[in-house]
Formats: sequence, C-alpha cells, structure tokens
Amino acid sequence: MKISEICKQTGLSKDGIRHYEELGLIRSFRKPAGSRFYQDYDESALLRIEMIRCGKSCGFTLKEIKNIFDCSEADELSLVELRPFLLQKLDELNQKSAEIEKMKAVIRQHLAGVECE
Amino acid sequence: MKISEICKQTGLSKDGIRHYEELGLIRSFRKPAGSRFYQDYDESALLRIEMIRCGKSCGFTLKEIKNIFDCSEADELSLVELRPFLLQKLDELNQKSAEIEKMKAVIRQHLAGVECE
DNA sequence: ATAGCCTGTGGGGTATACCCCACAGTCAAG
DNA sequence: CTTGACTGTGGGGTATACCCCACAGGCTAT
Repeated sequence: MKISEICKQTGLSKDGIRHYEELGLIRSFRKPAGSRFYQDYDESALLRIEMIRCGKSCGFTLKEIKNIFDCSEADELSLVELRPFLLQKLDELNQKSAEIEKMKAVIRQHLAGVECE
Repeated sequence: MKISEICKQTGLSKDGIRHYEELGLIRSFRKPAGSRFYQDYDESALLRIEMIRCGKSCGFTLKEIKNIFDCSEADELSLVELRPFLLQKLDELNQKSAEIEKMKAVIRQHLAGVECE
C-alpha cells in the first residue's frame, strides 16, 4: 500500500503517518520508483495505527506506545526484563479505568442537574 | 492556602499551578501583601487539581477539562444547552474504557509470551 | 508526451503543557 | 533588623504531536 491508501483507511494525514514512522511506531519498505524510492506499507501498519489511536485515547504518549510495541518484538530474554515495565503499564491502565469511572460520575452529576432540578 | 502549600499537597510545581490558573481551571483570591498581592487557594483548588490529574490521565486536554468544569458552574438554562456536550463526553469515556480493555489485552498477550514460552 | 495527481525531502510553523531563570517585593525567625 | 525562604511578574525555553508549503521527481490516463 502507498501512503495515500493508509491515509484513506485511517483518516490520518501523510505528515501524521510519516511522524509515526520517524518515531519508529510503524514500518514501511523502500520500494524503488525510478531514481527514487516510495514507501510501501502493509496491513501491520493499519493495525499499529489503530493501536496508536487507542493508546493515545487512553492518555499514553507516542513514546510509551512505542515502548509497548517494542515489547512485541523483543526476544524471550529481553521480554523477561520488560516484564516489570509491562506490569506497570497494566497497573496504569487499571488506574485509568478507575479515573474514567470518576470522570463519568462527575459528568453524570452534571447531567442529573439538568434532568432533575 | 498559599501556592507552596498547594504544591506540597499536589506534587505540582508552582508554574504548573499558575498555568492551570491562567487557563481558568482553578481559582484563587487576591490577598493584599504589603504593596502587592499574594494568591490564596482553598480546598476547591485541591479538588480541581485532582480532577485535572484524572482527566489528563484519561486523555482529555486541559481545554476539554475546563469545559467540563464550566458545566458545573452553568445555570440551569445553559446546562440544558450543554447536555449534548456532556453526553458526548460520556460517550468518549465509554469509548476510552473499551480502548483501555484493548490495550490491556495486548499487554497481557505480551506478558503471556514471557510466562508460557 | 503531457497534464494532473502522486511521492519523499526539507524546512518552518502551531498548539499544548508545561519548566526555568531573574527580579523585586514580602514575611517570619532569630 | 537582617537574612532566608517565599511570592508574583515577565520572559525565554523545551517536549510532544503534529500541520503546511515548496520543490523535484514519479506515475497514469488520455
């Protein structure tokens, strides 16, 4: 897939996609095009972009998301080292869950003010 | 309370707190101090800072958080107008919840790779 | 073969959410 | 009454996550 296809399917801009690529969040292959090269993307790029969207929405930075991605490519040995990091992220996610419930409660309270009074 | 007390109790920097104040996220009272003024904060500032932390962790921007805060000060009439906005935020929170579950699943998968293989 | 849209590169700019420093006034302890 | 920690103001700087523009080459349809 060329970049425009990725844009279409994700709704992101080419600059945004290139930004993710620079940070090592998604990969592409250099495909010769005359005297130059075009980038070629596959399905995994789409999957990753969905994960990025997901992670961002959860309040993670791109750097944090990259760290999580890197774990899926680590070999078994480094994975053992990464275990504490992953456990921490899991912890953070549980915290975020609780915080989302808190925010929901606040907003529901506001809404109650509309319907009941 | 003076700003340093807020810093102590929240772990934020004075610049951070002033930043929130500039954006209208927290309030303080001008208290005379010689030829100048010092800012005085009350409990509500602490509560709001906790909410800000919460909202940020959920992936909301300060602007969005301010909008939510503003709702709690709106009169009944404007609240009716704000209803769609609040419902939308509630929707976003539900989405974020789902996304957190997705992230959790991914991380658990990584972890499974550590424990089982 | 040429027009029109595609491509990567480079560089600058923007919005958000702060941090850091210097300065001058304030206050509290000794 | 001085010393040291605290205070607001102002201004500059940083990191993150992009956007926009211009340029030069590529591809495709006519």
